[in-house]
Amino acid sequence: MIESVKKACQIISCFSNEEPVLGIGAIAEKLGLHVSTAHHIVTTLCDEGVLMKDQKKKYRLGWRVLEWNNHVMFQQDVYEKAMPIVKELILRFKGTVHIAMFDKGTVVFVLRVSSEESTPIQTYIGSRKPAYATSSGKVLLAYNSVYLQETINRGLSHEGPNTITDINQLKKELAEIRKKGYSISNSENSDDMYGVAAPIFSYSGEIIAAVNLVGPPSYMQGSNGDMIIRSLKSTAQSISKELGYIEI
Amino acid sequence: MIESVKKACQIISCFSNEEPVLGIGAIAEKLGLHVSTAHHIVTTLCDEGVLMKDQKKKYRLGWRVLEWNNHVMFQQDVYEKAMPIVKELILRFKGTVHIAMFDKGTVVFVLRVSSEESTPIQTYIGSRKPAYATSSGKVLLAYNSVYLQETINRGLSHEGPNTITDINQLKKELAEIRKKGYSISNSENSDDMYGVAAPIFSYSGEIIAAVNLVGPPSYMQGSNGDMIIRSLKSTAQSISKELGYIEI
DNA sequence: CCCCTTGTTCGACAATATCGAATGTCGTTC
DNA sequence: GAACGACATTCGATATTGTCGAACAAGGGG
Repeated sequence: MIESVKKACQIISCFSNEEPVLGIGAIAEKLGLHVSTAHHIVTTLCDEGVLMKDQKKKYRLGWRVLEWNNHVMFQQDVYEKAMPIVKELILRFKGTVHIAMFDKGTVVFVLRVSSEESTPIQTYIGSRKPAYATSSGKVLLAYNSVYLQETINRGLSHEGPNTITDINQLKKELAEIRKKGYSISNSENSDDMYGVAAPIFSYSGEIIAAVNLVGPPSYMQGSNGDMIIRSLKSTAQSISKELGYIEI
Repeated sequence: MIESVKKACQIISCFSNEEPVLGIGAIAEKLGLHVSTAHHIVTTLCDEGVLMKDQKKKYRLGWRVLEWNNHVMFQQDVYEKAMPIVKELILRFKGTVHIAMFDKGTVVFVLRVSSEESTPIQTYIGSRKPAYATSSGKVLLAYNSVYLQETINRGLSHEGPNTITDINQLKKELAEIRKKGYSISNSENSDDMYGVAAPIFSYSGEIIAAVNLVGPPSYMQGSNGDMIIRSLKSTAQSISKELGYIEI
């Protein structure tokens, strides 16, 4: 593990929507680094265009981050290919669409699209939830046994009215998900929220992410449910296809 | 300058739309690093979520890049606030909208939105052009004398039919741009392309970027021109306002 | 099943990041 | 307008840490 690289990553992560502009002192303090050390790393990051310094000697994220973002797989696919379907879904069901990935035992939300009138949900890009308590998480667990093992090792706790806390019951549900090709969650991580998720596969057939739609149960159950599931599965498949995955 | 941080940035930049998935060997070779060194850095980046390793031991960009991207100032503002106007403009004039920043003597395009039927333009996110030969570049030069000096030091060369190659003429045009609040470029960097650009200011009143619209001259000159300029200036102003800039 | 390619680990050396302090620069207050 | 204070930046010495070469492991193809 290379320390300075870790520190650099942490420095970049200091910048947020709440604090988009920071000085050296603030950065150093946040991370418990010596100002001098922080300064060296920050200068390097500026040179690379990852950060930018303004005339007031304050730093902000730079253009290079935007460039990197553009090269993340499925980022474009979502925006260019899947967006029409995604837009339709969120407008129709006043919901929110996420793309989620598995990382260090939990689910991370990496993309988020919602309509203005959608029911507010407490997720933002980079936020995490237990995998076993979300529709996206369950899809990820269903198609990757390593993820499942990591999750079991961490233990299952009660997150919402319907959270699955029994390992065998979870395994049974995951088998069901593999058979159907999608997962649902009904108030498993928070009250009164219904979610549906489908898997995104990479070129090698490995699951790398999940798309999901979350919204109020009333809109999403019943006959609408089938339509949502079909749309979501086709969205997921079209993204997978762009990543080079060939369905058997 | 911290070497390992620089190397880490270069490693991240190796990933592109053409090569979204790379092995350690490929990365090391691309950058002339020893595989062992590359491996250490890559492992660290994986640990931070900047890269991800799949079961085939291939690496790709990870979720953290998406998170960082979300914290870049004006990224959101463009997508949430300015997009309606931007969308209308590109559809109406079959053009392309960019956001550009100044970096190391040239202009870098950091965002790019175009309609499907727009005239193809050879720009992509991260691509560069001489500042004095683009509408965005000229705006950036007009409002920042440091940028201008850097540009002059590099020298002005002929890029298209109408490129400005005389420093005094350039300075005269920049004064004009400051007076009008926008810039135009007419086939200055490539044949038959007409561009209009407006400045984006940060909270401290410093110019940090420019929005521009590029398209075929036929659509954009004449009476349409005024409408485009007004829309573009208001787009730029609304982004500036979100960044905390208060107009005098 | 074996070979060959590719990724991963190991250990010693030397480069280099770190720390503390001193210097510089800006903005603010009296 | 001058002096203060807060902050960024530079400097230099030490020891940490990244680098390199080579040996090891794993995985895929013949």
